[in-house]
Amino acid sequence: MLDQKLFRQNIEETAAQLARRGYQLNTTAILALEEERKVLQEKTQALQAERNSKSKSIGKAKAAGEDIQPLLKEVDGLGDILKQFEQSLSELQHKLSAILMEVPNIPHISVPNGKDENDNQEVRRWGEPKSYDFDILDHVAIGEKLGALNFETAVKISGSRFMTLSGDLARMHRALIQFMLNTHSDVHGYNETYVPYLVNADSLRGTGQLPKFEEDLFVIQKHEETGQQFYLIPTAEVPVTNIVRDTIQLSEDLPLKFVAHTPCFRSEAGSYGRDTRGMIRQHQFEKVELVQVVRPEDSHKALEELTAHAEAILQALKLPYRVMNLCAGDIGFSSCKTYDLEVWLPGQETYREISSCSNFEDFQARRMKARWRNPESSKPELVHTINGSGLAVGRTLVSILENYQTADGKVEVPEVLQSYMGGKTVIG
RNA sequence: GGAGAGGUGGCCGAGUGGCCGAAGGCGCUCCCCUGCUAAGGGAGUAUAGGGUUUAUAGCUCUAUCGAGGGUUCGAAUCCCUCCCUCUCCGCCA
Repeated sequence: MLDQKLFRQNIEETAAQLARRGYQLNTTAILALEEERKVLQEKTQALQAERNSKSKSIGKAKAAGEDIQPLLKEVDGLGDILKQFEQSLSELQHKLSAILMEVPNIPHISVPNGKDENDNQEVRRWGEPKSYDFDILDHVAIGEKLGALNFETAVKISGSRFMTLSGDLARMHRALIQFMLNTHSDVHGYNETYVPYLVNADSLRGTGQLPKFEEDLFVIQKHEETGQQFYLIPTAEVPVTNIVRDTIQLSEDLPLKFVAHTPCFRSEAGSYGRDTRGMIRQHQFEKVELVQVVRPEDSHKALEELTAHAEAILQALKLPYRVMNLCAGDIGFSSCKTYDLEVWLPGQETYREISSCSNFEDFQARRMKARWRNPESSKPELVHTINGSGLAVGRTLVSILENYQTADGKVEVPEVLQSYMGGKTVIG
C-alpha cells in the first residue's frame, strides 16, 4: 500500500511514476473522493467534538447536583445526526481504502522502463552452458526414463499440474531442500523458520496477494460453524513476512533474516496452456524462501545481498544462470524492484526463472503495520521487507536433470549434494 | 468436546458509567547531584487520522483499552457476537 499522503499531496507525480509500470491511476475519481472525504470528516469530527463537550458538561452538572434536563434537551437528536455522518464517512473511507489496496507499488529509479519481460535488463551472467556431444533430452524424458517422475499417476490422484517423484529423484528433491536450508542458515546467517501452510486473509492482504489476486489462490472452504477462512500459501513469503505484522521491532534486532522451506500452492488460473509439459508450472511445488526485515536505509543493499545468497546456491550447484533487472512493466504488484535469476535449461535452450528477489520497501510493511523504533526519531516507523526464492526446488531439480544428463540417459549428482545422497555420484 | 479465568500503552499492572488516553511500577530520553562504580533527585515518554502550517515543530480536534455490533447525553467499565490466551477434565497424531 502506498502512503495516502501521496494521494493528497502529489497525486500527479504518483500517477506518473505508476504509469511507468503500465498502471493508470484514476486521479479524477480519487481526487473527487478525497474532496468529499475531507468535508465529511471535518463535519463529523466537529459533531463528535460537540457531543463530547456537551456530555462532559452533563457529567459536571450532575455531579454538582444541578438539573440536567435542559442540557439533555440540547443534545437531543445530535446522536442520530452524528450516526449518519459517521456511517457515510466510514463508507467513504472504505471506498478509498479499497481503491488504495489495489494500487501497485511505485518502481524504484533503478528499475528500467519497459512493458513486459522482453524489456528486462540483463545485469550479469554466471557459468557457461555446456555443449553436449549427444542428443539431449528435456527433464520430462529424463525423469520418465529413470522411471522416477510420473505425471499420469498424479493426474489420477489429483489432476493436471501435479507429479509424483520416486527413488533417487525424490531423494535428490529432498536433498536440495536440505542443502539450501543448511547453506542459508549456516553460511548466510538466516534463521531457519517453520510456518503454517494455511493462512488467513489478513496475512494475504499484508503481503499483497489480496484483494487483487484471489483467483491465483487455493481457498479452503469456509468452516460452517466458525466462519473461519483459510488459504493455501502461494509462497512462504506470506506466512514468513507476516511474522512481523503488527509488531514494533527494536533497532538492534534488525535486520531479521528468515529462511523457510514450504510447499507452495498456486491455482495457475490464467496460465492455461503455458508450460503444460513437465514440472515447470505445478499447482504444488517446494520452495526455500529468504525473507529480510530491515531498516529502510538498508533495503536496497539487502536486496543485493539476498540476491547473492540465492545465486550462491546456483553457483554451488554449478548451474549457469543470468540475473535480470525486471523492467517497470514486469515487476510484481507489491514490488519496488525485482531481480529474477534465470537458470539455463538445455532441454529448452533457454534461461528460465528459478528465483525472484524483490525489495518491497514499505509497501508490505504499511499494509502489515510492521514497524521498528527508529532511535533517531524515537518513533515507530515502517520497516522495509525483502524476499527471494533461494531457490524454487522443483525448477532446480529440472535444471539439474537437464544440465547433468549423460549420454547413457543417467544423471550425475552435483558434488555438493552427494553427501545428502548417501555418497551417490550418479543416478539412473 | 465439557468447566472456568483472562485479553488495558514498549513491558508489567490498576481501573465496574462522567475532568480516564488511562494511576503506579519497569524500561527509555533529557537535566541535576555524585571526582570512577553503585545509588539518588527532577522533568518528559502511546499510535493513527483531520485541521492549521510552504513544511517541520507547535497548537487543536477526532479515533483507538483483543475485534465487531448494541445500550446511553456519555462506555476501558454494562449487554450481544466473534477471535485469541491460560488452567482443569476428556479425546487425539
